[in-house]
Amino acid sequence: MTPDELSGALSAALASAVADGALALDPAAVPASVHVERPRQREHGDWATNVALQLAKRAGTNPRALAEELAARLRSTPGIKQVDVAGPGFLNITLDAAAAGELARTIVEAGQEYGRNQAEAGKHINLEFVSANPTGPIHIGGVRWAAVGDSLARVLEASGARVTREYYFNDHGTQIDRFARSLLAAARGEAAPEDGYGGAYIHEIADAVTAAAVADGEPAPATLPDDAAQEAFRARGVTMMFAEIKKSLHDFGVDFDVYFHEDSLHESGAVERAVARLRGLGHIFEADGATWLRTTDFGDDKDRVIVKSDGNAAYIAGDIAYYLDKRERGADEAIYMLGADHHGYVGRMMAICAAFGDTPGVNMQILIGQLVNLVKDGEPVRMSKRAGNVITIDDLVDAVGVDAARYSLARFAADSTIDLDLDLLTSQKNENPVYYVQYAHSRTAAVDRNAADRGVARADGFEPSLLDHPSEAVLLGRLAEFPRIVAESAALREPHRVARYLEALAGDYHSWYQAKGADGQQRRVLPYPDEQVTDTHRTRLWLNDAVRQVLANGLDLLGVSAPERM
RNA sequence: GCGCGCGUAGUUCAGUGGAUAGAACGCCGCCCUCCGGAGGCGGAGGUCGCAGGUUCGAAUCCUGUCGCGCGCACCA
Repeated sequence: MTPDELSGALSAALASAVADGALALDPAAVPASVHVERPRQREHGDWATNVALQLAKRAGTNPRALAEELAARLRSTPGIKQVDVAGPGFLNITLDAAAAGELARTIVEAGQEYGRNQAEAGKHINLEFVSANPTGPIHIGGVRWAAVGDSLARVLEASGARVTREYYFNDHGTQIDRFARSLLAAARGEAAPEDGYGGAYIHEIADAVTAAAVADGEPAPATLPDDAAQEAFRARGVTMMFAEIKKSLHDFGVDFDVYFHEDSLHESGAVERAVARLRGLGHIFEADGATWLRTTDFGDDKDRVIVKSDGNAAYIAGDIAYYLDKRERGADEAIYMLGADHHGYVGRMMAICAAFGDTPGVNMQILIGQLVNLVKDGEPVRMSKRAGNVITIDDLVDAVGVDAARYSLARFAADSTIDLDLDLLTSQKNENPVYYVQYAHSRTAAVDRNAADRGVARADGFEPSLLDHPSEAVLLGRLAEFPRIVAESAALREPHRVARYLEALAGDYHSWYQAKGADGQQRRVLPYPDEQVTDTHRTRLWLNDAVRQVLANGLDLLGVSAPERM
């Protein structure tokens, strides 16, 4: 019996109590689905619900009386072994071992589909994340959003949404000019410009630009007049930086469906069209020689200049055109993942959304993620290119590998600042919980290998009532939660919940694997070499394989591998 | 000054109104004569920053307050 089925049984019990007058409740107040949860305390049964506490007042009765009424009706439900009323009016429900154990087969047969749900079905979601400026490699902050964003995309897809992963390259404007001037300065052996970029990568790219130009039969860019030289470094340097960023992300297991160039919005006339649209809607005005968007009509702190008095588009003009473009490409919801250092943009972005007649918070959703603090010897470390302690995506992958890097960044709630210990990254990598989860998976795989050797096959030897050990009730309950964990992760846009769930599941599996029976003997999945193969072995193998499947499905949602051996 | 986020075990962090607040790491004990010890079992360790409020019930919601971070451009 799954939580959904149990929830349905509870709804039915409520409905029947209302129907025969045992419960004076407006039928409209009967919830379509009753929330059941796993109690913290094992003694509180397999599942619990507080529905009686929530409905008692409206039914004009007290919670315990209502709970007793429901309990009486629930006890006759097939698959339910025991129903208790506890505390102020909780219903604690224990399932028959057979009814609970049936889940093992359900999961094995569902395979990769187990956990998929329809919570976000029918939505086309545009998910923009990372979007780091193409003026340098992606550093630790961007890596966090790469891990979290890609995982969120996977979780949304598993919940039925169509997702477009999108990366916005800010390749228009003064910072790109600074980047180009920095390349030029490096090529000429000059110091980096005051407002420019330093770092070894600048020299590497400058050299690469020069080599590429020469290979194409052009003069070395540094020898050209300043303007032409800068343009030569800009054109090739930005392209090279794009390529490097894309490669780093690809190596990290993150590929975007769309790499969108801000520059294209200006060159295609998309900005003008978007401004014209807003002008038609009456939200544009001219003042002080500039063109403004009246964002204060939609809750922003102040109105925003979109075309500066010098005739150049302000940065926000690109955002306006870009949002419109996403919507015109079919996105129902545009999700933006921004770092905390950009949270000040939320007001104006939402105002843009509203100005187009859309609904902020629905058509546009902004997730603010906190920054990563680097710590060494317990002291915070400021990342600075000058100090040479910039942690890039490649550094991280080189140090701990993709799995550990992705997992360790994706297992935290995005709105919590995290402290990353630099020494831990390079030395004690086994502290990463990813190994705990992966080890559990490889252990299930080892059991499968040994099962084949011992001649134990699942076949039809599945007798769920044999899964009657306390550790099996715990494990089955955990497995049953997976689909809802995925759906919640999608709905709340919090993929870290998947990682936390997997850690708990791995723990339950390890406990089950080493559990002792009532006789004090080690319980085993497989028989000893000279022992007869029974349905107990086959049934436990079903459970082992169900765990294996859920661990694999969950790790996939995090973009982390599920190794068969470690 | 205004705005946003965050204060939970020694440390790093979970906990979308429920029962005795959890995990990992670290610390102290146990557990390998056959399925993987990268594991299991047990123990020590907490005024959930503080003060009010809402209610059957608050780490969670509201208000205030303290601390930390970030942001408040015709920069991008």
